[in-house]
Amino acid sequence: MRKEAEGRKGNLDYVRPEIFPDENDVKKATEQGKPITVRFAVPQTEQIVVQDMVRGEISFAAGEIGDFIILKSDGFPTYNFACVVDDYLMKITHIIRGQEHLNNTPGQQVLWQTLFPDIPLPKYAHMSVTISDTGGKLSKRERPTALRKAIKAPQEIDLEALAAAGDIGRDELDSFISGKTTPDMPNIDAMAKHLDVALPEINIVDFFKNGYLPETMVNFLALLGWNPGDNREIMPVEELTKAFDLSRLSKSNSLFDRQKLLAFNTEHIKMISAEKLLLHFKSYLKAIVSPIASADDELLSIIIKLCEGARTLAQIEQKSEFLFVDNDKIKFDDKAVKKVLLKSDGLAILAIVREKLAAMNELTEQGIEDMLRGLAEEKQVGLGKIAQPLRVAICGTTISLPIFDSVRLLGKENTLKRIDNTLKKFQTQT
RNA sequence: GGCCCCAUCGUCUAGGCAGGCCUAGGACACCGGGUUUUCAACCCGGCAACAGGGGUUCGAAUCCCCUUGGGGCUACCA
Repeated sequence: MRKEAEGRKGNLDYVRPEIFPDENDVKKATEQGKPITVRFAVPQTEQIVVQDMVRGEISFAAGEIGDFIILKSDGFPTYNFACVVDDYLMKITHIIRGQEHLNNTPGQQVLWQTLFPDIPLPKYAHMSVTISDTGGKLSKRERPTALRKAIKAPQEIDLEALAAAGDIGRDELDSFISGKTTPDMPNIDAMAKHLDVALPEINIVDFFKNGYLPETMVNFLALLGWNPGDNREIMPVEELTKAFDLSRLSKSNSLFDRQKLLAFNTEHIKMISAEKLLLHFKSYLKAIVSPIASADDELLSIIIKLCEGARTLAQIEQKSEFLFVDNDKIKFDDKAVKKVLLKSDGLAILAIVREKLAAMNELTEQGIEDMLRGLAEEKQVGLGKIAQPLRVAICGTTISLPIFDSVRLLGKENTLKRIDNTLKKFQTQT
């Protein structure tokens, strides 16, 4: 390792001086106010061979690795220097990291060998990189990029309102749209929400907020670039830990497949214990600030149970949110209204259902089922024809908990009130 | 541009290092059918790959070379 004072303009390729600067040169440079950096003199006459646990021998030609800076002019060490010292201090035995670090390795290795000649080199393992479906490696920049694309899509967007929603200035928004700058993630998220566009999940919190289980993520991520060698895929974490083995890391890059992730999540929701699922669901509700968060454990457990087969916690939330909304605050989904209420005799059937429900003393699942099935038979139609108008009336959408349970949980009074509201609201539109 | 890594169904991958057991296995997706009160879930069936070209060998998905393709790195950032 030698010190050297670097010339003022360092934009040219660095050429090692014939004679290394000494203390005097440093002093002189300092007095003249010149910035000083320290470089590591990398041996230039022989090739550097790195032993990698997944890729085997990787060689770099002699002279390929230049003298890199280890101490910046501000006095701080660079990453490549600091991490070698760190690894030594922490007695690191295995360095397992992404392939993007492969090219840092020869430099770090030589540094280690010079600094700590008596300490064996850590073992290196460079894992494959996970590629996003948009091309490059999975990067947090994808979210702003996706948002920008959505803004640029051919449609009318109130930019003033958008800037306000994102809590940024209009000029800041313009700068973002033109690709010059990028606002912070919370602002990005707020704008995405305002425009109702889904940004790709990148950070682990993104997945969490979209209803994925931690167990799912661990399992899925583990299987990217690794596999147990048999046909097992969906595994509890303990099993995964037992099966894991560095020697089975694969060399080729993998693509992050969100559909498969969804399938994994579906399986894990089925697999984990009811207690764990309840805990996950509760923290999910808190994180997205759902009105359902106010429900007690008993009710939440019932809801979860009714959502057997759900793919994400978000689906469970969506299906049961209607139970926690005021009767007159139901948001009606246009498509649902058109399809089941306004088309054919949806409203007429709803009116009949209302009377039959009103006539019932007590709402039990069995009672509701018998009533609806009886009506379907009487009318010579499928149960769907009867159930769907009712569903839309009380939920605003065609997607909810099973209808009998929905009605029972909502209660007679609320159900009737919602039916009345619905009839009043849409009767004029037929 | 330079350097490095990689290459089996659309996707994740098994098999490759120890060539014949591979008419290439599984999973997701997709397509058909069933079940069904919505969305899911579930059941049955189906489609689908060794990037191309040269070698080596009795024999290659498996070993070697080239081409092509993909990815990474290329900061006084970490």
